[in-house]
Amino acid sequence: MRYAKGHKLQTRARIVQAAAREFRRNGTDAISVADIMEAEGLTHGGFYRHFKGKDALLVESVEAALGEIGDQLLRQTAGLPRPEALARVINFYLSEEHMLHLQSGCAFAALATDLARFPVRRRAPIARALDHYRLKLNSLMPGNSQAERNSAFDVLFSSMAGCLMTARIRIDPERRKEILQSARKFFIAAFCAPESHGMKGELCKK
Amino acid sequence: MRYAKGHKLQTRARIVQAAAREFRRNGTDAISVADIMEAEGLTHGGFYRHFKGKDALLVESVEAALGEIGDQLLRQTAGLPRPEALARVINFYLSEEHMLHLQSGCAFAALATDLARFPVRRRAPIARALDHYRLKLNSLMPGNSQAERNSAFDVLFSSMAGCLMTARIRIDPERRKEILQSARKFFIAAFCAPESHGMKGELCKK
DNA sequence: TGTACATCAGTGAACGCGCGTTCACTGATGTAC
DNA sequence: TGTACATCAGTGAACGCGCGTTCACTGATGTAC
Repeated sequence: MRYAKGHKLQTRARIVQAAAREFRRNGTDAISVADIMEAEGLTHGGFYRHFKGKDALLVESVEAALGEIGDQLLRQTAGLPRPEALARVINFYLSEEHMLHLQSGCAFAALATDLARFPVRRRAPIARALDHYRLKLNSLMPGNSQAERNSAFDVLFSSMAGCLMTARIRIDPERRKEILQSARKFFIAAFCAPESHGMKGELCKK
Repeated sequence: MRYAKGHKLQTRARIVQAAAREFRRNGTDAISVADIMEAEGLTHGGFYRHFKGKDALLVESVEAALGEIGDQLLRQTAGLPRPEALARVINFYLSEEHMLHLQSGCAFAALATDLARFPVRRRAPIARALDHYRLKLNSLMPGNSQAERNSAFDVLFSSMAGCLMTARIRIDPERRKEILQSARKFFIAAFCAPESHGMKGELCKK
């Protein structure tokens, strides 16, 4: 063969990485197959040796991106006890850095409304990737059972993503910071307070 | 003139309405100028008698959609005292009906990640429309000043939109309902409890 | 009142363009003999 | 060892297609005289 063993897999991985980056940065429609291949110094023709089509690449790249951001969040919590670990995750997720760097941030926060309109066949693997993301971070969440912690994850991470989007739509840097700060304060109070063990009505009850 | 007085303005309004509906349903890229005109029984050529281009229509239609959903939410609260009124808004925003009907729902929840990538010139009027939306609902929010209530709005509505997106990405109807229910419970507890006057650390503090 | 002309919302063919995808080809290497 | 052939990741021209936008045109009505 012309190329070293494993070369093809390596190229494929590079394409997925570039796609994950460019789709998050520019959206799924504004970036073309040729753009992605060019970003890795390749030409568009070779793309179909690796993937069935653009949609298949999009799914794979979202899976990869969600896996990566999950690991990145987990890495920040190494050794910390539960409430502090989650507070650190919240502070990172709602940081200015995350707001500004779409291309390396949470794929849900970058692409949610596009993903919601995918046909079911394409959405299924993405929903599964969200499950993995959730499982990875489950132990950080408040709650007395895995199901309770899953619910807490759904609400917390969906909500933080929404706040990140609002900050990204805003133009004035001060307004953007204010939104992030309000959200950080709110979610830390709601999910990291010592007494907040669960979320199903136990939070702030009576 | 060929057409009755006010006919042109009426046609323009119809185009904006159709655009608001179709953009929310299909996203900003999947729907064409010709699709929108056809939805109103018109042909694409006439479009440019009314609008500078597709982008200008998109901005106007998002403004119109945000205005409408704001009014719709307000209408539900007529005569109700503050915490109950907000609870009703939350229950509607996070309803299955809203989840299922992208085309008539909140434009932020339908288009957020697209809007966040708009160039500043296009994003500015949308950010202003979000401000109007916020002002309209300001009196429903907890807080001792307008600024506090604005912060509460930013966090609550961004978060609810995020939860709606997560429910929309999910495929299993039960999972979708669970997400909405968890979110309703959480936000009502956090924003409608009698003791929650503000949101800046006062919620659940100590 | 009648006639000629101006108006302008809407039509539909045409434009250039970029897209996703296909395909004949390249050329360095591995393999068979 | 040398030679002929197979392999296949990657190339780049070409395909059909739909898009946003332009523009010459239509035709019913208002207006000038």
